[in-house]
Parts: sequence; structure tokens; C-alpha cells
Amino acid sequence: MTLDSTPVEHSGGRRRPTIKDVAAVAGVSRGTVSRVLNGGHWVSPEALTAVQAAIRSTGYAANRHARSLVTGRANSVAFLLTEPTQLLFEDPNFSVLLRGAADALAKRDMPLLLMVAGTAEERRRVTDYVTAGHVDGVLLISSHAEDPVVASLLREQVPVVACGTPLGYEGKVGYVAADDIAGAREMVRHLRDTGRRHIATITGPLDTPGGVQRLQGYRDELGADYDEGLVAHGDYSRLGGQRAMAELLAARPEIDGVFVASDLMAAGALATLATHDRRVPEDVAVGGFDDSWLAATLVPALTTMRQPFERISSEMVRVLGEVINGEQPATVILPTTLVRRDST
Amino acid sequence: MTLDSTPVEHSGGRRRPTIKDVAAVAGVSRGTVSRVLNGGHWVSPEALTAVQAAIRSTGYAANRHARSLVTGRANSVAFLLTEPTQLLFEDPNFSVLLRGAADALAKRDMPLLLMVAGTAEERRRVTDYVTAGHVDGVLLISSHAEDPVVASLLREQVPVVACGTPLGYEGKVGYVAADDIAGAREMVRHLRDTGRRHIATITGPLDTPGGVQRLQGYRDELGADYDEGLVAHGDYSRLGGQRAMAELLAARPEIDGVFVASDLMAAGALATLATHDRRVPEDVAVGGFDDSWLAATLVPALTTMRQPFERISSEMVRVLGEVINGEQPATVILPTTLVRRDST
DNA sequence: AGCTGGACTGTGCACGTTCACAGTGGATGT
DNA sequence: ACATCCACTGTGAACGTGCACAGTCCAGCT
Repeated sequence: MTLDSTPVEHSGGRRRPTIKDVAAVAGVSRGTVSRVLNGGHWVSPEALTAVQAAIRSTGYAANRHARSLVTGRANSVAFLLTEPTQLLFEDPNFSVLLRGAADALAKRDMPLLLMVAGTAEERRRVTDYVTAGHVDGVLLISSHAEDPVVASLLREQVPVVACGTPLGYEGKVGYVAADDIAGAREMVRHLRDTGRRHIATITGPLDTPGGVQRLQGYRDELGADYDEGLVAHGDYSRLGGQRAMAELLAARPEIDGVFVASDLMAAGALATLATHDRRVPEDVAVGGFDDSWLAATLVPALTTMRQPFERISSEMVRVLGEVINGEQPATVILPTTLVRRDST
Repeated sequence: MTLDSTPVEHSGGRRRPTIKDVAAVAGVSRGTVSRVLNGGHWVSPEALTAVQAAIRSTGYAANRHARSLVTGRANSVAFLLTEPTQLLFEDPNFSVLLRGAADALAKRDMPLLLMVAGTAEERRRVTDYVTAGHVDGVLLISSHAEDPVVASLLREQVPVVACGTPLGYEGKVGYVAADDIAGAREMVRHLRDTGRRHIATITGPLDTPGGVQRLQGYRDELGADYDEGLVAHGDYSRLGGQRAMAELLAARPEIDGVFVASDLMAAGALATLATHDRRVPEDVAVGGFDDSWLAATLVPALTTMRQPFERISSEMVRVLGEVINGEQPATVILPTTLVRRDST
């Protein structure tokens, strides 16, 4: 309730307490306070409690800028999106991944910086920012092959962990991914187990890991039965799934099962099947991939391969932490699980 | 594997160029370089070009930590989510808002820090971080009334701009919102114009601005025809819309129009209408609110009130900038527009 | 008693920047 | 001729930390 004419000071009006203030209150030196802050080793029990009390009474919070200046570490991480904007909006997986990463980082007391590098201008800005050392590392959401952003980051030796196999940079960059091949195989096996004989697939774009690897799993599982005519290509959008399904039905009306490489495309496929009066699952069984929240709300509810997105994001954060500490980038492949609902 | 004796140098191995290096190359002093960096006033043309050339040749990028340390400004902004996690996943609007905010901030060369304050633990962490001055301001996505986070931020005099009327804090906090009341009125008027006589509504939660204000618009427009029995309440989820529509149909089978306070709930309402064999729009006209990407993909495509999300986010950033500069928080109300599709 | 080493504490410097201030030199006014 | 002003430039002092180093105290050993 103080009404003074002094200039607007954010956050309480008074100067923020520094390590020096804490030291004065606790009756010790700055060095001791600093030691308490960073682990508390080589500090006497009395000094420790005195400092802790002083921190509470002063409401001290370390100035991260000063700390970063001297340590050379930003203590923050970028979440970098190099996808065209459309996908971020439509694809529910991004939100889940983002949320999971923010959570995992919060536990390490690190903020997450969201950066988007769609246009050339944005790419320049982002690489400038990142290579200037303002973040310690990058969580990369970039599925398209030969991404130029990856090249720049690699050149500048910025710690990077990708989500999904980084096509064109395998072995150069650590990544965390679901087991696309095994997952696709399991879904195809499941469709076969329900008696389907003419199983088609709608793939993702073939310059994305999910596109090539889920197709490979489909192919591997069918073996000699693989038939190129049963393969249609989508772009991970609902509309793309719709179109691909229409193509398949036109070319091969005998189809009685479809493995669709994403739930969103599966939603489109279901719409097409409905307008073509094919009952699901009676006439055609449909299997998706992702298990996004979408899957359960579709009619009929979609059978799909669950990707463990929460684990993916937390593993990405863990691996990135290792890379930042100078360890070799690891590769983590996580298992998918079949979630059976009403569409098969 | 803690820090070892050979510290790993990211980004090229060599020391990053400082303002001093630039000064040396340009043959001027640090002060002059600094002046060039901050606007270039009181700098001779020759010095200016020399410094610019030196910046390019050295690949200099200012160290934001050092700058923040001395200026006391973080040059970054938090995007704070206080909603339960479920909504972030389902509601496509969040992604759009987030993306828009990141874009608008990028133009000011400011990174966006994503923070989530769902649990008490997260709330504590976030308020600590923010009040420690590590961001200059907060873009607040918090629709529920009496949000405790808002109280803490206000107490600490942190610059805040909310999205939507901050119930319980009107007048204390600046905000940007779509004109919910006028939008609701227009939709109801539109339903009436198409000849509907028994127009129901499905509201959002009544502790959110969209919940109360869209209901108020509905009520205002109907005037004497307002009938409490035609009001059902949802929670902005698809399932909630589904349930509310079922209630309405059971209680008032004569309903021939519904104004649903969000597209996601409208999706649920459409599902219920389909299972009850009511044709849309022949038997019942359905109007939504938001115009998220969902609206166009529903069957039938949804008539809805478009919220200008891109403008909302960019206005939020603009107003927050003003508040940070010490100006009084402004209130911005943006118009909505009717997007007519197939459901009316 | 003197030496050694371990546990703890304090001090000064460095990090890279901005800002206030003190110059500098030339043009202009008296 | 001298003061004044203007346009520009350089310098030193912060900002708040962490870290290396030096110093103190005390116990245990020779």
C-alpha cells in the first residue's frame, strides 16, 4: 500500500538481496555462502545453518546471469522446432513432447526456451542465438532429412539431441526414438492375426524417419507377401490420410486392412472409408500409430501403436544432459505397445 | 562423471570474441563499440563502419548474461500456463497462441521461456524464478478465476499480461481478449436469422471468462426469450460437450439450434447429435466458438466465431512491452468474426 | 615442541557488458 | 584571443557470481 512517487521498480521496489547481503546476515564471507549454494562441501555445520537461515530471511535467490557469466553455462536449454508451422498446430504429439520436456527440465531447475526455425530469417536468428552460447544445448524436433539447421549446430559443436532418427546425420547426433520398425511389424502382425489378407499401408513422408521406418517394418513383416501396389503415401496430415485412402480404395478395392503411419492420417482414412460405405472394422480394419489423444475420440476408437512420448521427452533431456557434460551422444530406442480399440 | 580436468569447449573450441576484441580490430574503444551496439548515436561514420566490419569479421555476438547483469533486464519473457495439463494437450488454441507469442517475441529478439504451474511445487518454482527477475514479464495463460499464481505475481509487481479477462483481478492486470459477448451475440443472431426458434447453449466453465461472457452474450441477445432450461454447462472438453448435448436433448427435444462455447465441445455435441439421429444443420444448427483448425475438419464443417489468435498473441507481447517500460497496463478487446460453414 | 595435513574460511580477481564521466579537438561566437 | 559548445571518444567503475589461492585453526604425529 505504499504510494510513493519514485520510479517504477518491479518486484518489490527494493534492491534484490545479493550473496553479499546473505553473507553479512549470516556473519560469514561470500565464499562460504557460495559453497553452501553449490553443494555445501567444506562448510561447518554452524555456518551451514546460519547461511540457510540468512537465505530464508533475506529471500535470497541467486542471480543466474552473474552465475552464467562466470561459469560460462547458460543453465537453460532450447526446444527447437524446424517443422513447417502447419504441423505444430495439427499434430497433438508436439504439445505432449513439449510439455514433457518442460517438466523434465523443471526438475533440473532449467527453463525451456521455445524456438521456431521455419523461415530462413528464423533459422539465422536461432543459430546465432544458440551458437552464441545462450543455451547449453538443443532438443531438436526436426524430422525432415538433411535439415540445414542440424548442419549448422553440428558445425558449431552445440550439444544436440534429436527426436527420432536424424536422417542424414545418423551417428553424428544423439537421438531418442520409438522403435518404429518393431512397432510397425507388430501392428501388421496384429492385422494378420485378425484374419486380414489384403493389408495396405499409408506412409508418412519418405524424408522422415517415421515415414521410412514404419514402411520398412510393414515390408519386413509381410516378407514375400509385400506388394508395392498396396502402399500409398501421406504427409502426416488428416487430409493426406483421406486422399491416400481414397487412392488405395480406387486401385485395390479388395483391401481389408490398413496400417496408417499416424493417428491423424488414420482419422482422415476413417473419414474416407465412411464416405465409401466401408464398415470399420467389419470390412476394413484400421491401425494407427502414435496413440495421441485423438485416437480414443475417433469413431470407431482407433487401434494404434502407443509411442511413449513422456519417456521420449524425459530421455531426451537426460541424454542432452550427458552430452552437455562432454559424454558421447547416446542413442535410445524405446518400445511401442499395441493399444487395441474398436477399429480392428 | 562430474566436471573433469579437461573442460569440454563447445562451439568451436576457441574463446568467443568479446566486445574488447571487436574494439581492438576496429581500432576503437569498448565504449564506442557499445554505442554502436545500442543504437549507434554519437558515433562518427568512420567508426561506425569500422565497428560493423569488425563485428562481422570476428563473428561477435553480445553476451546477454553480461548485459543483463549490468542493465538489470533479462530480455526474455515467460509464457506461463496455469491450466491443468489435460487442456494443453486437447485444446489446439494453446499451440496457436504459443506459436504466435514466440514469433512476436522473436521479432524483438527475445526468447520465450515456457513455464508450467500446475502443481503447488511447480507454482513455487515458477514464482521463485519469475520474482527473482530472471524474466522481464509474464504472458499469462490462466483462465480460471482467483488464480493464486496471479496474486503472487501481482504482489511482487511483476509485469503481467493475461489472455482473456482475468476474473478476480480485473483492473489490476492488463489483458488481451476477444470480444466474447459481442461474438456470442452475433452467433445467436445468426442462428435466429436461419430461422431457429429453440436455441440452446453449451457454456464453458463458469469460473472462466469465456464461460461467463459467452453465456452473457447469449442471454443478452435472446432478451425476453432467454430460458434457463436451454443452458447446459461443459468444461471445454470434447467429452463435456458430448454430455451436455445429451442432457439438452433429453430435457428439451424441441431444440433446433445450439451455440457451443468452444469448437472442441462442439465436436462432442456433433457426435451426440449424430448418435441421436439428428441431422445437422437440417434438424439442429450448431455454432461453435474459436475457429480452431478442428472446425473445418469436422463433419459437417463447423460454423463458428473466429478468434484472432495471431493478433491476440502479438497484442499481448506489445502490451507486455509497454508494461515492462513502466506504462499503465492496457486492456485490448479484439473483434471476432463469423465463419459460416455447413453446420448452420 | 615442531611439523604436517585436514577442515574450514576469507579475499581478490575475472567474467563481458553498460553507464557516467572526463577528455579532446575543432568550429563558432564574442 | 578566449570562452563556449558540439560531436565524438576513451576510461574506470560497477553488476553478482564462482573459483583459485592463501590463510587460520586444531588435532595428531614424530
